[in-house]
Amino acid sequence: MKSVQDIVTEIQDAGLKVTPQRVAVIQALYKLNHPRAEEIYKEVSQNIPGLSPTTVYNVLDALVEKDIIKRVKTEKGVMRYDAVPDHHHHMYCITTDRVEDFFDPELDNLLQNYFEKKQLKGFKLEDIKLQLMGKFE
Amino acid sequence: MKSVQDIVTEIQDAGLKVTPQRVAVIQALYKLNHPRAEEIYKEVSQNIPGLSPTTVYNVLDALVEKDIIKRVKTEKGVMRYDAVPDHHHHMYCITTDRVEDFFDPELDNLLQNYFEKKQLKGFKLEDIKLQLMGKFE
DNA sequence: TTTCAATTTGTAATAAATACAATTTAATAA
DNA sequence: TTATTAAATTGTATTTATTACAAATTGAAA
Ligand SMILES: [Mn+2]
Ligand SMILES: [Mn+2]
Ligand SMILES: [Zn+2]
Ligand SMILES: [Zn+2]
Repeated sequence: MKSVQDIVTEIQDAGLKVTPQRVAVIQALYKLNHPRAEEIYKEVSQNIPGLSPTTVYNVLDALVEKDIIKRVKTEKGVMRYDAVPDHHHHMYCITTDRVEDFFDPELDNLLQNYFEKKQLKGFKLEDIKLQLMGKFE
Repeated sequence: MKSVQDIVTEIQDAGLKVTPQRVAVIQALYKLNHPRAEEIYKEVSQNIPGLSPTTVYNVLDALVEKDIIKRVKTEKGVMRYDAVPDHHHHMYCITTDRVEDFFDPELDNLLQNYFEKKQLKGFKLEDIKLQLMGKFE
């Protein structure tokens, strides 16, 4: 969990204005697990009555743009968001829509070595993300 | 490319009725590259005037259900479809929305071995998909 | 051929996301 | 502190992707 001061500094460093809406969206992202925009809206609305859904989308776009948060791919055609911008992978539950973070530097090394040898013709590889599909028990 | 007869057999084997719409959707999927439903609709409409967009969605859902085709995750909140149901990975272009197939049994082996040793607590891993992010040249 | 469940169609409805003009506000400087 | 202003938020309308559902049609079995 990040302190409010850390969040404020993060927003400032990105050259964005620090607004209650932005701080609250980031806090909601930490509280919720890879939520959709609408879930964030519901959560943040409790602290900021009168919040506009449009603002949530605006804030999320701005934070993604500045690499403070990330988008997460899902099977369904709905966007989800990730409080963790650092490189990591995801475990997807096949039956529910649960998504969990997966950090593994050893695996990252393995993959990096593999793709250094193996040349992908016509494609400049910049990042590898794993989707671990399965079931949480 | 698959012959019409192969497609017909595939649909029959799945226990579905063989309709011109279903055959044409599968053909369109082979012709187009990981298209959206709307692109498939436009393509198939040329051969089947009066085609309903709803039918395209219905057909795609039925084919996914029967594992004849697959859905593809994308950054954007739009579903895309894949003619290839067999296990493979994807190269995503960061700048355009291009997606290309990536088959690599050697890598699959490497990953399988890695995850056989490494235990994921509380998660039963069933499939690993790589998202290779980069740029086509 | 006849039958009928499965499929397609057409229309309406929903959900997620975006456009945009008016209002408000955070940050800066006087 | 107050004034200034570009940036951000809000509210409303709109778009886009998808789904719901009832009526019409049709593929395949009898
Ligand atoms: Mn957006
Ligand atoms: Mn669908
Ligand atoms: Zn994550
Ligand atoms: Zn593919």
